[in-house]
Amino acid sequence: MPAKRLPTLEDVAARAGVSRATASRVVNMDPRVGSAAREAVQTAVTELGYRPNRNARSLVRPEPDSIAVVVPEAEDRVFTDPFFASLLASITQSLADSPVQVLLAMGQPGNSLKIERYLRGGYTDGAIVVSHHRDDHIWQVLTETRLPAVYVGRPYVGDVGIPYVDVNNHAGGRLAAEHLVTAGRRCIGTITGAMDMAAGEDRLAGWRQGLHEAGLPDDLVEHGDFSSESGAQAVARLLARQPELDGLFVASDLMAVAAIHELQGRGIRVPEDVAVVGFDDSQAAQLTRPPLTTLQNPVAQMATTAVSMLMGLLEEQPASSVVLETELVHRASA
Amino acid sequence: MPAKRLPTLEDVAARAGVSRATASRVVNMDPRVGSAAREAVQTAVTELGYRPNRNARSLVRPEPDSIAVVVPEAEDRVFTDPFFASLLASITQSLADSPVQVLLAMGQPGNSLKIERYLRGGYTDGAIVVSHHRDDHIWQVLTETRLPAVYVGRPYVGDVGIPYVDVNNHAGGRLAAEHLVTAGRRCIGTITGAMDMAAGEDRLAGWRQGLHEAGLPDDLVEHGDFSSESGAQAVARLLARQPELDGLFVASDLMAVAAIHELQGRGIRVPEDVAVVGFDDSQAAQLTRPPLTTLQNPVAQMATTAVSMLMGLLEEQPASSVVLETELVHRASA
DNA sequence: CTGAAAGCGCTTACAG
DNA sequence: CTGAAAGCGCTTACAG
Repeated sequence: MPAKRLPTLEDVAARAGVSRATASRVVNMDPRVGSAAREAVQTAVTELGYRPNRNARSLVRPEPDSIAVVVPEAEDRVFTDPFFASLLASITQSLADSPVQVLLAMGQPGNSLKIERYLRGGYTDGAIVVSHHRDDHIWQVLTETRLPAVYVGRPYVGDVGIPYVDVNNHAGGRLAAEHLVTAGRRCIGTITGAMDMAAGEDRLAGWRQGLHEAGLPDDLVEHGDFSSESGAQAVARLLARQPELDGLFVASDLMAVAAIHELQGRGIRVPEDVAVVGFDDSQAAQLTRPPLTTLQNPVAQMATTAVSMLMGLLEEQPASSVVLETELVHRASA
Repeated sequence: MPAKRLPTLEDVAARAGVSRATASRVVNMDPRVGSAAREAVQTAVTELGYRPNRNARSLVRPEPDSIAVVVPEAEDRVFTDPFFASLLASITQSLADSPVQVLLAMGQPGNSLKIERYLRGGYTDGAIVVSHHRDDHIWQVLTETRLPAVYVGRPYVGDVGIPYVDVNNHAGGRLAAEHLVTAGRRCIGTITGAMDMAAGEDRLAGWRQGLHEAGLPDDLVEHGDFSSESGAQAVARLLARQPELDGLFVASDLMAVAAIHELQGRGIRVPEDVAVVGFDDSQAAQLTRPPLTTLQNPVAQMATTAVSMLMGLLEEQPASSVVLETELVHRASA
């Protein structure tokens, strides 16, 4: 099979009987070209199926920025978890009218090399990194290469010199605990998120503090990883440990919905027997039965904030991290 | 504000006191470079925060292919509709281990110019286009530029010389009608998908044929657009027209779930009063109450098929369209 | 092991 | 209106 050679501007020019300069002008819609030459070039273009070589063009002409949205999670997870889904929707939407190209890069640890190569390779002018796990080293690539970048969700490892936008997870966990306590619950457990993420840790710590302040024990803890299945499994473990459970804070709506299904499947009523508080205020929170009491996660606001921070960074304006407040959305589940 | 000039290889070479050639070799991990030079270059690279100019590099060195997945729909829709979500997940997953870069381009009509410019601009080596509406002219851009491309879902306008992969929507509609008829339903309606899409038309036509064959009327039709809200609204119109409704085929699970909620909200029982058949066999089909009887949409298979068709096209191997079969998944709703 | 030089495909002042 | 020529930032035979 002969190597495929794409037609170049040179080919177009030759076929149209003009110089490369003129051909280039036609392709770029420069008005000052004679109509004869213009038409000759245009037919040559379609006959040859000419597409400009973007690399050559970009080399000489300034290009609109392109940024990468990187999600170090498995592909199915990214599209399945409503948190990521709405975050990505908001990010792309807020950039829809700008000339900025958005590229979505995802992939579990195994493929993080692909992401790193991408970031290092000069393919992109900036990055929004969503979700940071303890063992991700993407931030190192980012600092080494000085690629303008913003995190959504505080990196687990703390300050790495890259600004982030986050929701106050600690306050959220505490509000959840307080709400359950106020509702008269006394045997309160929690299902955590991934413990190698700041959001997982902080929501747990906040919940603990809320129980401490009420003088209640804080040892009824089972770990999830933010996935639906992990929520169902964790509530089963919780029940095995403590059948008296009457209140439950679940670190994400996705897990909470699964946990409620699991409870209901065992004939345990929500909220009568066990009151459940979620986190995120996703769409599912309203649709599930009973509707979920949960903590608002200002996803759209985080998205637009991250975008404008990054846009600023691209213009050399320094950005500082911001933490958005959350509040409890009271529905029927607790 | 001074225009930001990124450090070039020239700068690195100067700082390290070597030639551009040597600097280039170090950056590209060419082994035959003296260790002194190597180190000098490496420190220069990190001190300067040098990132190679991808355009310049690509111009001279062959690059892995990059393909665009284009979804001519609004961003929030793309991430919200489980059909798109799982399709995109499958596509990206099946390309995860290859060097091929995947770029996701979305946007409603208003932004289709941005997509067209992208496709024309030589940014990408091929495209998988998901979902075609009657007024989309993307296929024209594709043929004009001879960009290797594949559709997921037969284009509404028919054969445009671009191969596609699709599910047999007509057969699905017919199976749905047959199932409802067999279940003893006699007053059967349908909520269609978007009628400017082949999937919308074909599912309706199949349903019609099924009812014809049973000697039943096929005029109880209300149009949706595949969105959740449209499903709820359409069922309300159907009920207003025909309170005796006892069977319903809804052209997507997303609409079906919304329709069922609407029915239940009015005290109408599913399946006792109205039997409902969906389409897609999405995750929600299993989770909703009652679990949804629906038609299987082999999304993952369509994704991998589309990918391999496109990969073939990139190597000049012609591809022909394929239509996958569907079958009814029997659950409790009908 | 290292450098001078050519060349990738395009655009754009600069002349005419 | 049009073309010859320079140059964008990189890589890679080709010499040495």
